[in-house]
Amino acid sequence: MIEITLPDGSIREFDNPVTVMDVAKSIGSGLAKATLAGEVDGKLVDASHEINTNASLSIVTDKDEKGLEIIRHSTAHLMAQATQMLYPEAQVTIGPVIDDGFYYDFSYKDGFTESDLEKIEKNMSKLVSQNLAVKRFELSRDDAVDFFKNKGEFYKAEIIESIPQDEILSLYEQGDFVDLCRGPHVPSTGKLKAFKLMKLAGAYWRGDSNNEMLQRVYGTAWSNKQDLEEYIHRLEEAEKRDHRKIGKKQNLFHVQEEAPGMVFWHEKGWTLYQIVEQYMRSIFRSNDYKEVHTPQLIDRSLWEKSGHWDKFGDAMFTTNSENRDYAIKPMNCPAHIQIYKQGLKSYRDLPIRLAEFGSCHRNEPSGTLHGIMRVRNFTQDDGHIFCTDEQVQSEVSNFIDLTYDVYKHFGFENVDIKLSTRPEKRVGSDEVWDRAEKALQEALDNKGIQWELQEGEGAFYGPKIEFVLRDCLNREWQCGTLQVDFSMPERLEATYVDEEGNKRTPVMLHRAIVGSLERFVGILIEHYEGAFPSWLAPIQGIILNISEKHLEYVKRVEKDLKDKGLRIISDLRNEKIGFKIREHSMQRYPFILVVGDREMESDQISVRRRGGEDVGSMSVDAFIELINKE
RNA sequence: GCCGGUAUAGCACAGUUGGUAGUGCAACUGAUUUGUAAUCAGUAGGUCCGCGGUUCGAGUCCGUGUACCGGCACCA
Repeated sequence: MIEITLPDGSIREFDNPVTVMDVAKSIGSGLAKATLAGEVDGKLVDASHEINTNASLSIVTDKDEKGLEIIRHSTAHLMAQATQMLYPEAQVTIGPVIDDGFYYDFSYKDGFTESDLEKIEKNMSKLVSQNLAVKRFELSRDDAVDFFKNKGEFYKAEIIESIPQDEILSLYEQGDFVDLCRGPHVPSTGKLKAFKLMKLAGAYWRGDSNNEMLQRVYGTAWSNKQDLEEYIHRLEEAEKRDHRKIGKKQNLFHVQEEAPGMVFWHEKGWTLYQIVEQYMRSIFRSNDYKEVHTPQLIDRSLWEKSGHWDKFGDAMFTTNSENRDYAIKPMNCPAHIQIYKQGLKSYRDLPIRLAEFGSCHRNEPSGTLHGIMRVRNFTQDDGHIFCTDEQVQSEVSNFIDLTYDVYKHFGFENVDIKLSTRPEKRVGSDEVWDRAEKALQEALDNKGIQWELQEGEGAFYGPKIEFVLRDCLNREWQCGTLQVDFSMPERLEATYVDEEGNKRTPVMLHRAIVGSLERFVGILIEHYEGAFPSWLAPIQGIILNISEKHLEYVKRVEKDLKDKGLRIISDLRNEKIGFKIREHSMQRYPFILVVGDREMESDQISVRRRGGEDVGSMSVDAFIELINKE
C-alpha cells in the first residue's frame, strides 16, 4: 500500500507503485491532460516518474512557475531537435532556461542567418503537431561519453567527461533526438504550444573568449499563445523607453561617428545632466566630502606605480609631449591620493573624504558601446574615503544608507546588491583580501541586506559591493560601487601618523553612487520614459499664447517664472492652440500653460498638467507654489 | 575584440530582375488670429556611410573600412 499526500493534505492510497501521471488521472482527466511533471517530496520529476514509497506529491501544470520553466527547457530541446534535423552537422552544446525564455548554443561552421530561424521555427511546429513522446533513460557516465562521441557530438561528450565517473546520467529522447539532461521534461512535444525564436548571437564555448565562438539562438516560450503575445507586446513597449530614441525625440544629446562612445550633450540633455550633478554635489556637501578637481593627463609613471598600466594599459588613451608619455586618466583614485599626500596627516584628520566629478576616458572595446549607457568618456560622482581600520565599518555602513536614500530620491526602489570577491589577477596578499572581503560582508550582513556573491569579480586592488539597477529591457546596469582597498595607498605611499607617533597606511574606500553620470541619465530617461518629474525635467513648462494679442503678456510671465528659478519656455508661433498643445504634449513637459484674453484680464495662467489634466487658472505665484510642492 | 545584422532628406521609412531617388512628418514662404492632442496652399531639401571593383550603366552586385544595432567576452 502506497500513500500519496497531496498539497491540500488529502491522502490517496494505491495498491501498487504509481507514476505521477497515474495519480493525476485518478484525480481527474482534465488534470491529467494538464500535467507536465510532478514534485515528489520536494523534488521535481517527470510525469512518468514512478513512486514506490509513501510520498507527498504536487502535480506540476503550466499554471505554475515551475511548469513554465519546464516548458521553456523542453522548448530548448525541441529547438535543438528541429535544428539538427535541418542542419545535421550542427553539434549541440548547452541549452538552459533564462528569464522569459531559453537559448541553445550550437557549434555550426556555416553559421545561421535570420532566415534559418524561420525554418527552424516551422520545423519545431511540425514536431509539436507530431506530439512525440519525451522519454527518459539512464546511462553510466562512460557509456554516455561513448554514446555522444559515436553521434559526433564532441561538445556534449566533453561536458559529460567533466562529471564524476560514478554518476548515473539521465538522457531524454524524442524522435531521433537525444540530449543529456537532468530534466524533468514535458511528457510529449504536443505540450509546447507558444514559442518564438527571437534572435541570433555568438557566444563563446564555456564562456571563455579564448575558445571558439558558438551559434546561440534565443527563444521565448509560454504556456499559451496569449501570454506569448503579451510578452511580445511588453518588449515593444519597453523599446519605446529606449534612451536613444527618447534622446533624439526630446533633443537631449547625440553621438556621431567621429567620436565613438562619446556624448554630444544638447542644451536640454545637459540641463538634465546638470540637475543630477548639482544634486549629487549637494549630497557630497551634506556628507562631509571635500570636492576637488584633478588633471586629465597624468604621466605614465603614476599609472605604472598604481598598477593600472599593467592591467589596463591597452584600454588607456595616451599622448606624448617632449619625450614624456601621458595617459588620459581612466579613473581618479591615484590623483586623489596625490592630494591626500600633500601635508602630513594625523589620525585625528581621518576620515578624509575627497570627491570629484571626474571625467574619465577608457578605450572600451568597440562591441561594448551602447548609447550613452556604455561610453568611452564618462564622468563619475567619484569619491575616496581615507580612514583607519576601525573606521571602515561605519564608513561602509553610512555609505550604503546614503546610496539607498539617493536612489529613492531619483525614484528607484528596487536595487540588487552584489558582493564581488578577489579576482585571479590582483595585487595585495591573501591576508589583506581576507580582511577586505570580511569588512564588506559584515557591513551588509549587519544591515540585514540580501546580496548575491560574485566570486572572482572584484577589482584588482580590492573587493566591492555593487548596486545594480535594471533598465526597461531588464538589462542590468551597475551604478553604485563601494570598494575596500588596502593596497593602493601603500603602493602610492599615502600615510598618516597614529596615536603612538608611528607612520601607518590608511585604508582607502572607492565609492560612487550614480556611477557614470552618462549612464545614470540614460537610466533615468528609460525609467521615466522621458516624462521626468518636475524637479528633473529640463523644461518644466511651456507657455502658449492663443493669439498675437497675448504676446507681451506671455513674455512678461515667462521672464517672471525664469527669474524665480523655473525652467520655462514659450511658443509664440502663429498656430492654433490645439496644434501647439499636441506638439508640446508629445515632448512630455510636466506643464503646459495657456494664456488668452481671460488669463490676461485676471493676471493668471491656465495650467494643464502632463497627461491632460486641467488644473485651472491661477496666478504665477500659485503656480510656483504648485510646482515646488511636487 | 568575436558572431550576426543594419547604414537612403532633420526624423520615421519605401525603393522591383542593375536603367532619371520617393512617401509621411519636420523645415521654409504665404494666407489664416485661432481656447486645450494635427488650419489651408505652395516651396525647397540627397556625396543613397567612406574607399575600391564588376558593368555601357550601381542606392541595388562584389571586396574593404567605419559607425551603429542584438548578443558573447570585457568593464579599474
